[in-house]
Amino acid sequence: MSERSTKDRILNAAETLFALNGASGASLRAITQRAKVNLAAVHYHFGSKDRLLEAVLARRLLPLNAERIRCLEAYQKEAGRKKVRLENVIEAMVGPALRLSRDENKGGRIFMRLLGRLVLEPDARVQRLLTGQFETVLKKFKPALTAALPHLEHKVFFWRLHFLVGSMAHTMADSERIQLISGGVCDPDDTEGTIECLVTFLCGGLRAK
Amino acid sequence: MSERSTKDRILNAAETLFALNGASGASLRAITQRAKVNLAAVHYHFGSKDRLLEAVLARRLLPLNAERIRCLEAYQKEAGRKKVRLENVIEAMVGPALRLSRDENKGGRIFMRLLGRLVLEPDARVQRLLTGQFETVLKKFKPALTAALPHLEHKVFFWRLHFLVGSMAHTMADSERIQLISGGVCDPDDTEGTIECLVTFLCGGLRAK
DNA sequence: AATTGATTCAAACGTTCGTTTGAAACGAAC
DNA sequence: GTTCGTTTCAAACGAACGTTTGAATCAATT
Repeated sequence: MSERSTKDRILNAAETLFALNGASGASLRAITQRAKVNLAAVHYHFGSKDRLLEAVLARRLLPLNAERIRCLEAYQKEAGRKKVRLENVIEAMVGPALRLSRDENKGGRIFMRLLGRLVLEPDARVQRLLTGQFETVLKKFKPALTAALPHLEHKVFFWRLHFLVGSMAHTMADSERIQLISGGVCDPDDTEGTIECLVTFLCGGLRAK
Repeated sequence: MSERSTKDRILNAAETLFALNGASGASLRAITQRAKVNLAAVHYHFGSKDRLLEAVLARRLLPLNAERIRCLEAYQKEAGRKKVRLENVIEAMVGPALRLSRDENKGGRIFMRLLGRLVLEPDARVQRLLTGQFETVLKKFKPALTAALPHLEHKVFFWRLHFLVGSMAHTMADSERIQLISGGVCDPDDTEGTIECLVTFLCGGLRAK
C-alpha cells in the first residue's frame, strides 16, 4: 500500500471503508480522517463521492482482467493447435482473481469484499462498470470454454457459468466464514490450495451430466 | 403481500428498500413514505432502525430454514434405512431457498437480494443472526451430506460446501445478470428448471475427483 | 357519554451528510 | 524574491438523517 500521494491515501482509505460499511455507509469524513487528509481533498482530486468509488474500482479491476486474459493466452500458446484443457481455462479465470483477493500488499482481501457488495448494488453507474468489465473477459473466454465443453447445450452453459461466478465471488469475498464453519480446518490463506480445490469443484460441476 | 397492518406495510417497504439501497442507504423517511405510514411508526412498532432490519430478516429466514429441514426429513423417510441420494440432499438445501427467492407473493426475490447483501455486512448483530441460522441448517444436513460423499476428506468437504453456498446465494440474489449475459436464453423465472440445473451442477462439483 | 389504552400524527430535536468556498501554504520558474 | 499554478486547509452551506415529543385520533369498555 503505497501511502505516498494524497490521492493514493484517499483511494486506500476509501477502499477499506467502502468495503466495510458499504458505499453509502462510508462517509467522506471517515474516509478523509482515516487517510489523514483534508475533507475537501476528495472533491479536489476526484470531483465527488461517486467518482471516488469509480476510481477505487478501476484501480484494481483493470489490471485484474488484463491478468486473466494474459493467463488464458499463455495457456493457449502452450496448447498450440490443440484446445486448452478445461482445468486451465478455469484456472485462468479464477486464479488471478483469487490471488489478488489474497494479496494483502495489493489490498486484495478488502477489495474483494467491496466487489462482492457491489455485485448486488443496483446503482446504474456501478452496474455498467461491472457488467462492462465482465463482458470484456467473457468475450475472450467463451470460445475456449465452449471448445472445452462441446456437449453442453447453450442454456445450460450460461447457467453453469452463472453458478461458477457465484462460487468464485463468494470465495473471493469471504475468508472468514469458511474458517468458522469448518472449525479452522480450511485455511483461506493457502491461496494455491484454495484455487486448486475450487478449479476441481468447478470443472466437476461444468462437466456434470 | 398482506398490506393490512401498519407493521406489515413497514416490513414490506423496508424489505424492498433495504434490498435496493442497502441497510444504511435506505432511510426511514423513504421507507415510511413507501409504506404510507407516519415516520414515527417505525420507532413505535420496532424501536429503532436496527431492530426493524432484524424483524425483516426473521420474518423470512425462520420459515425458510424450517422448510429446508422438513424437506430433508421427507427424503430421509422416503429412503428408509438406505442413505439419501446426494441429489436429494442438495435439492432439500437449495430447493426451498430458490423457491422462496422466486415467489413474488412472499416477496422472495427482493428478500434474497437483501440476504445476498447482508452476507458481506460485517455488522456484528447481522452476522450473528445469519451464522446462527446457517449453523442450525448445517447441523441437520451434515450427516446426510457426509454419508452421500464418503470418499471426501474433511477439508475438501468444507471447501466444497463453501462453493455450494456461493453458487446458491448468487443464483438466489441475482435474477437479472443471468438474463443479460445469456442474451435472454436463460429464464430465472423457470424456478424448477433452475433448481434442477443447479442441483446437477453442484452434485457434479461435490463428486469431482 | 365518559374513560382508557393503543395507535397515529405533525413538528421539532440535534447530528451528520456531501459539497462549496475562499484564503493559506507550497514548489517550481523566472 | 516575486510570480503563478497546484494543492491543502478551516469553515460553512443546505439538506437529509435517526430519533423524540406531546397532542390528536381511534376503538373498545364501562
